[in-house]
Amino acid sequence: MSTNKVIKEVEVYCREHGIRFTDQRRMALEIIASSKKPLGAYDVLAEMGKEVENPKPTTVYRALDFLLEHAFIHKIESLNAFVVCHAGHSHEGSQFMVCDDCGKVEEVHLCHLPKDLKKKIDDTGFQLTRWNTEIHGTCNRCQP
Amino acid sequence: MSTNKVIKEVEVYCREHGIRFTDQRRMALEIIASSKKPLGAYDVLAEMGKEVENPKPTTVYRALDFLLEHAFIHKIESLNAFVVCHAGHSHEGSQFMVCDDCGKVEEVHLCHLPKDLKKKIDDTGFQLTRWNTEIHGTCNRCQP
DNA sequence: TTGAAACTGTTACAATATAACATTACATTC
DNA sequence: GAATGTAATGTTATATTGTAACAGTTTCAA
Ligand SMILES: [Zn+2]
Ligand SMILES: [Zn+2]
Ligand SMILES: [Zn+2]
Ligand SMILES: [Zn+2]
Repeated sequence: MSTNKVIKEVEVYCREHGIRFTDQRRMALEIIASSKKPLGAYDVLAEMGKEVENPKPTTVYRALDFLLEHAFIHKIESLNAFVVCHAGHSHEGSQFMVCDDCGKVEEVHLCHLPKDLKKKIDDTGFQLTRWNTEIHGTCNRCQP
Repeated sequence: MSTNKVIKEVEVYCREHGIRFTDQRRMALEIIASSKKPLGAYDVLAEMGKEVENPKPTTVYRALDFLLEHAFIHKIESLNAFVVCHAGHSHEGSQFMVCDDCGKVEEVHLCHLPKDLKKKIDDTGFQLTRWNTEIHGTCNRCQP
């Protein structure tokens, strides 16, 4: 999905939900959405630095927190890096295939927790709020 | 499983596989295995400091790398913290239930990737090396 | 129009992790 | 058992990632 399309959709979503989509937030989202690979917070910071004077980590992390909270982006925990959401709707679970060769990440997106996991969780009385699966390996483009 | 039992098993495993289970590695494993909650690298460092003079981060991270490599411990990526493996055998995938209230983590352990994920991965030709699921929420002891 | 809440600016710092290079211990082979 | 190569450790410094705290500003609605 094109960066413009992502921005447009988030714009609409925010307007409809009375959420403020400020310049900093838009800028951070644009940067992440235009990247082919996950970006670290300080990568985003560096990119921001090309458009505004000397931005600070706090600024970036605040924008990231906002974007995460509304699930416009996700954090790849094993990389400390961020990607734009490609599922098109808010979801409590995220799944990613991470290529350790080229560094690209693809969001898989299952709407529901797999049955066998769900069962184990229900059995223990655990109350789920969110879940995340990160699958590492080699993408098909990077194989011999 | 008791700390002693874990240590004994790893000892045997290492002897049988010609792997060196040195004092530092043993100490790090003991510290992690005796903890009720996941420990950060610097928590381990602090504990080590009670037994040896002024250990350094490098020392801890080396021990952790070793223990991770042989899957005696796992890293909870969303917490930057480490737990002892409770599955009893090496495995390419790990699953955890993380209680955001009390901080305790339980290893679920499915031997295989859930079918629906497996299918998506196979469809794209992705070659898996390892996978990790972290489920956040509230454990049954922490619920009202 | 004013008061509360959300957002931003700024400074400083905390927490997590690695690089680089010197030294020591260990196992293997001659 | 000396020579040798590899694995493990010691040491110093630094890189990377993420927050705390508090002051100032904007927004929106009562
Ligand atoms: Zn998503
Ligand atoms: Zn690849
Ligand atoms: Zn395990
Ligand atoms: Zn709990």
